[in-house]
Amino acid sequence: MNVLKDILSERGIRPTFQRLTVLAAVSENRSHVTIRELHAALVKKIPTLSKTTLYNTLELFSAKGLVRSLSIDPGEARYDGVVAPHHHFYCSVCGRIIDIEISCPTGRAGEIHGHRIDEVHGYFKGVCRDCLARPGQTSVPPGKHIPAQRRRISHA
Amino acid sequence: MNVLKDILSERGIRPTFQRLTVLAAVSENRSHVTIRELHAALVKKIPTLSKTTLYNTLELFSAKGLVRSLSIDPGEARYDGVVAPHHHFYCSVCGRIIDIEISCPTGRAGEIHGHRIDEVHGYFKGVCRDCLARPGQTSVPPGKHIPAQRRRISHA
DNA sequence: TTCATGTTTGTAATCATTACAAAATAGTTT
DNA sequence: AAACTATTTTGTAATGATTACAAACATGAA
Ligand SMILES: [Mn+2]
Ligand SMILES: [Mn+2]
Ligand SMILES: [Zn+2]
Ligand SMILES: [Zn+2]
Repeated sequence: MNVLKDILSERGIRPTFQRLTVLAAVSENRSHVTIRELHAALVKKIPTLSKTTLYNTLELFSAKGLVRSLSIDPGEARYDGVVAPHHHFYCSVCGRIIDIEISCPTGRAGEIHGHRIDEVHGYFKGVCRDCLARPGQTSVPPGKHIPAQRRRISHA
Repeated sequence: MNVLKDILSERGIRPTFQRLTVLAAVSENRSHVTIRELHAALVKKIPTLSKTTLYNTLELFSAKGLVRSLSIDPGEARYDGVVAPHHHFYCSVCGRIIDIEISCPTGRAGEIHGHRIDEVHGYFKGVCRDCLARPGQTSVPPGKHIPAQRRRISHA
C-alpha cells in the first residue's frame, strides 16, 4: 500500500489515512461512485468519516488529476478512478455507468475553434444490455430526476 | 407563430400560452438556458409563471423530443432547443455552453456492446476563446460547484 | 512544549429539483 | 349557458446534493 502513499506525495498531497482510504476505494473498484456510496462504504473503516471530507478530498484529487468528476447522472456527481480518456454508457433504467473504451480524435487536438480543451466528456444514454434482457422494467422517462437512493436496482 | 402551435399539436401536446411561450424561447435563441434563466426572462411576459410549470413543460418537451436536457453544468440542467445531434464546449471560467458542430460516428450505430443507445452526449471542457483572451480571470477549479447565480461573467 | 499550519468533522445554509394539492382553465355534455 | 370532467397552472412545502463555516484535531517545526 506504499504505492498509494507515493502517488499522493508526488503531487504534494499529504498522505493522511482518510485520503489513502479514499484513493484506494476510488481506484481499486472499477465502478463510478457517488459521495453517498463512498461514505456508506468507508464509514465501516473510518466510523467518524464525514461527507465534507469526501467532498474536500475528491475535489482535491480531481484538481490534481487523480480522479475525474462525471456529471452524467443528473443531480449527483460520480467519480472515476480511471483518468485515461474513455467514454461511458449511462443506463436510464438501472442508473449504472459502464466504461466504453473508445477515445475521441477531436479531443486529442487539445483545442477547437480557439477554445482550449482540458477535458473530453463523452457518454451514451440508453438502456443497458442487462436491463434490455430483463423485461417488465419500467423505464425512467428521460429528463426525470429520481433521487439516487430510490433508483437502486439489484443486478443479480 | 402558428408554426409553433402545430409543432405541439402534432405531438399531442395542448398548445397553451405558457407552452408556446416556452417553446418559442427555447427554440429561437441559440443559447442553452437553465430553468432559472428562463423563468427570469419569461416572467416579463407571463407575470404569474411558476417554476413548476417550467419544470413540467421542459420535461414534457424533452420526453416528446422537442428539446434536449443537458447535464453538463454540474448542479443545474440546461435545455437545448436544437435536437439534431451535436456536441458542446463548456467553459469553466464563464460557464457558457457553446455548440460544436461535430457528430459521433459510434453513436449513430444506435447500439454498442449490446446496450441500446438513445442519446449521444459529447462535450469538451476547458477555457473558451473569449476567456483566454481576457487575462487575469481566476479560473474555476475543476469539480468546484459554484452556484450559477454567482458565476455570471459579462461577455461584452 | 509551544506555535503554526494543515486536516477533519459537525452543523447550518444554499439551491436545484420534486411532491403535492388547491385554483384556474379548457373541452364536453346536457 | 350551466354543469361536469379532465388538463394545466400555480404556490408552497419537502427532499437531497452540495457548499460555507468554524471548532476540534493532528502534524511537524522551532
Ligand atoms: Mn469510467
Ligand atoms: Mn447545443
Ligand atoms: Zn441497466
Ligand atoms: Zn469562457
